Amino acid sequence: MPNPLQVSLERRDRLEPHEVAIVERLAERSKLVPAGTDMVREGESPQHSLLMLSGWSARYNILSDGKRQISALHIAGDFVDLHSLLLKPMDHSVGALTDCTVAEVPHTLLRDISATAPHLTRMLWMLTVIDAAIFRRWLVASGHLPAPGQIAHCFCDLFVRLSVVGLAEEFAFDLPVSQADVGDAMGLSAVHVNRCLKSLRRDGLLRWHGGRVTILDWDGLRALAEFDAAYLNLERRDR
Amino acid sequence: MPNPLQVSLERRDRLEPHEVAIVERLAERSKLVPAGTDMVREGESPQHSLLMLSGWSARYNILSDGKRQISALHIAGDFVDLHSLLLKPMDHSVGALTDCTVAEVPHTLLRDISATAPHLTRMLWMLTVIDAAIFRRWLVASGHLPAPGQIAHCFCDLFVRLSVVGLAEEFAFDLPVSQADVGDAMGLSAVHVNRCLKSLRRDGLLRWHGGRVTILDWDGLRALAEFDAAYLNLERRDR
DNA sequence: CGACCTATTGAATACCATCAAACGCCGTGG
DNA sequence: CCACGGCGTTTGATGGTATTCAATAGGTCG
Repeated sequence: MPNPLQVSLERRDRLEPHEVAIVERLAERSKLVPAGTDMVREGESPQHSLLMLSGWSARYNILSDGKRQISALHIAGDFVDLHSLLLKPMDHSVGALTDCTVAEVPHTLLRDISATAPHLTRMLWMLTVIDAAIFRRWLVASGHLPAPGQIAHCFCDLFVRLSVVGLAEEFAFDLPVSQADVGDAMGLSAVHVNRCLKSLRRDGLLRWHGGRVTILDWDGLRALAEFDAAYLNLERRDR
Repeated sequence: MPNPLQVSLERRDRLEPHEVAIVERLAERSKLVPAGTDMVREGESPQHSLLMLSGWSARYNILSDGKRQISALHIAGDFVDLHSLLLKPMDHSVGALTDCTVAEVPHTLLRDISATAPHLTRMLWMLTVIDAAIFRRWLVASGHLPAPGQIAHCFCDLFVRLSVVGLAEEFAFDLPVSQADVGDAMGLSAVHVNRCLKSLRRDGLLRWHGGRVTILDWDGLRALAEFDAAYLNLERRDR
């Protein structure tokens, strides 16, 4: 069974056998991070990058009033702090929202790859620019959509990304996080998230119950969110 | 006189002479983009990336209601669509807010670099992850700060970035864009931007008049914006 | 001069945060 | 078995923030 990173990469471009071998090595050293604990903290300068193999994690900053602002949600296949190879120290923390298994990939290995495997290096680089594209989209959504649209966009984004790594079924996926977590990610209060979910439910767009999201009207949800998956670059092409 | 990209890179790590030679070649083919026109458009798959040499540009998306959401402001030294080497087609446009001079860097050249100059490749990669860090910060600011704080954050960010490439003086810099442009970037109406500027002025934090910003109280502005330049990675270290 | 863009102010409205309280679910422990 | 507490969800009421519409003023350029 290929690891989720390999799935994510091969969705975007063909990998040579020697590249697959390297990708397999990346996921070798895995460890468990319990829900509620941090896998990296702001201010640290880690010597390895973390590759998500399972579970949900969030990048976040704690602000002066003690509140948490989440800037990204991460799932299996996401290389959560690949950028720590290049940027130090960390300007944010990454916390596990659920129990997670992550692989620790030494920076020395990543540096070797950048010296000897140009195409694979570009593929890893690509992962970081897709991350940036996701940030851009969230920024656009947060700037121009009213709260229900923002939340709808978040669900569209998650649904497509989960589908890529085989974690979504036909218009349904598990979402084992709280409404407050979503609020921290959208910059909304938990109360307002709840009201928006109510309106999405009332409009027959989706349901979220018992940790499971069911999308009832994909086109309606997409329209509300002005969602277009192009930014996720799911085409297979030379990179 | 070194080009602004070289300045920006050498601020973060030492460059070898052969790397400097390549960086100089990147800025060879420059052209002028008049204010108000696009240098790249959403949907295109350019065969070259654009390096800003002078002027101001903005990444933006046009939304269903016809409004423009700006996700980044770019200045000299910014490699505005370096990611188009890896991501195609463009999921947003880049427009010139003022007359700009930009260098067109063929993707073939960038690919050559990635095959033969690993350290320089990582430096270019670094530029894209710094871009992503800026997006993250804007996201955090937009999620959590009230409008005056968001605007203050934008000014702090611009001031530091302009300083890096020598375009800011002692707490002052030229900002030849309109309040409406800032509003499109912050997701605020032009009217509200104007009111916020009034309050920043009243509190003695800054003035913006005649296309020129003067920061009167840097510490106060930083505090309001919860600004910490760490995310710009201005330390010189091995990358 | 008149046209146009930008900045500025006022008034009315919509959106979202905050505070507060109740409800359901699920665990623990009496 | 049921009481209890913790956590997440749900609802109501109120106030602050930002939007929209509208109008005026300042500036630049034909």
